[in-house]
Amino acid sequence: MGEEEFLSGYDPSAYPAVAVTVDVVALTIRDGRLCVLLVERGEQPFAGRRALPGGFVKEEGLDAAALRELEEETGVSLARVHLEQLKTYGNPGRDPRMRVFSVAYLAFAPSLPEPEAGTDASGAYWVPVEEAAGLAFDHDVILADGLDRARAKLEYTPLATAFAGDDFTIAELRQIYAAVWGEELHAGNFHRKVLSVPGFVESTGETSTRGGERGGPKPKLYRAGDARLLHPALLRPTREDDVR
Amino acid sequence: MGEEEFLSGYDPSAYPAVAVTVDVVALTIRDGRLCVLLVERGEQPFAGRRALPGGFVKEEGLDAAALRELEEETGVSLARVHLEQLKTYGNPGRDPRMRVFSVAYLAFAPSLPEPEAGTDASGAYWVPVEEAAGLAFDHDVILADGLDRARAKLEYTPLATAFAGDDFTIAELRQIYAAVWGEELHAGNFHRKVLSVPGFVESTGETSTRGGERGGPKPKLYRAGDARLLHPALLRPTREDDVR
DNA sequence: GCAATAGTGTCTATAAGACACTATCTT
DNA sequence: AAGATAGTGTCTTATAGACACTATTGC
Repeated sequence: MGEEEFLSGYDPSAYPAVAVTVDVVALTIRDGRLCVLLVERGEQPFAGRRALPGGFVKEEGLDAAALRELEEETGVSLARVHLEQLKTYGNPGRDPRMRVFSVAYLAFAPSLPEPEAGTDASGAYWVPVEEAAGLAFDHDVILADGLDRARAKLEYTPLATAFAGDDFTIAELRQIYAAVWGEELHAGNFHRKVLSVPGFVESTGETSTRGGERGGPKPKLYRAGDARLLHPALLRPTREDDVR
Repeated sequence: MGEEEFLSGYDPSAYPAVAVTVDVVALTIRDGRLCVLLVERGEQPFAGRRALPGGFVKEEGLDAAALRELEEETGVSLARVHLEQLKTYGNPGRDPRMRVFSVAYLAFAPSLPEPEAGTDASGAYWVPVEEAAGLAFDHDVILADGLDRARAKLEYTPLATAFAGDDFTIAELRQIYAAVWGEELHAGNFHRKVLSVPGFVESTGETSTRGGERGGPKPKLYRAGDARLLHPALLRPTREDDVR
């Protein structure tokens, strides 16, 4: 039966109800660690367990629903957040009550203040990703898929700049890569590489005033460039296990 | 409102009905051209227009629904087809009758016989992608997204082999790349490159009997190797426009 | 002074692309 | 014989990574 046959003869009450939600894997860097935004569930099932922020899709597009949920949970206007669709999860039984399809989103945010308690965001907080296990529903899997995507995207897109402020130093950018990839990068080679990729960053002409925290010259400041893809890419050191 | 609050107070009949479908961008190479599987719509809306094959998700997972729809439309058992989720489309108004969320899939198939007419697959046929415009719903956009994904994936995964038979020559593999990317590749450099990437292809030890169609030595045969990612990648010649 | 850091120089190994060339096959 | 193709050799250029080094800052 094709979609058209199904729909033309469709009587809504004759079919089991389904719901569509969005869940957001929102990532940021805090104190040099990659963190994800989680909420504490107040109700069954999974009461008291942590979960990704999310909710019902209303009369709006999917992207709009994800952005709305994120703003409601963080209490912050997110003009500069990067938001992209990740994957949709719809296994029967992933929600014990009914058939729920969840469209997962991936968000990259610059360092934000801790979400406001007492608002709709009560119970939302940033958690280092390595401490984010045992989530409700299939959110462990969604988070893992989001991290895979994020790590891969840093290689061939300039999205690392979405974790930084309006201007940043090369060292700050390098610490973002280190936090997401979980490994240190060679400072000198990274510096040259970033500046050699066309459109990755552009100089502001300014020099940091906050620079050299533990000594060292004041670094120059950069902002995100106009490239949408990095050519050549900034590849992770290859681990053979990832390949086979 | 979070997902949990919504769901616990949920009364199905109190909400507008939504439906979830899968639509499949199924690609293959026929006569050296990249083709997509389309069906002719018999009913309103978009009666007589062409559309991607797809249908309602039943009591099954999303991957299973996509595989089932594809087998129903082509009338072929697809043990060796590559199938992956592409993206979900859910703008209000994308279907004029009700709110429909479509989870799009991308499929790579080796060259198949023309689908059987008279079966459930009646009206399904392969169309060269450059002739597939004016599709029903937002399927033009879905197809374009699928082609973008397919072209990108050939760069860093061995998925081109999913378009080939069980064994193939390097020249056949090159023609697959040429068909998907829409540009010729240098035969000598491509040959050396493919053999130098660990796990991309492995020799069968056989030599083609069908070889050298218009002259030339009989080429050796290869099958897909065990790599899941190509290291180093097989990059398209960069066009600056794609980057900014 | 000492330690840490920003930024640059240099060398090596690898990879991509251009081009040439030989051997083998069909017509 | 002619033309096309499989497969290899070689050269040039771009890139990644290792390592070294200078200059500038905080303590």
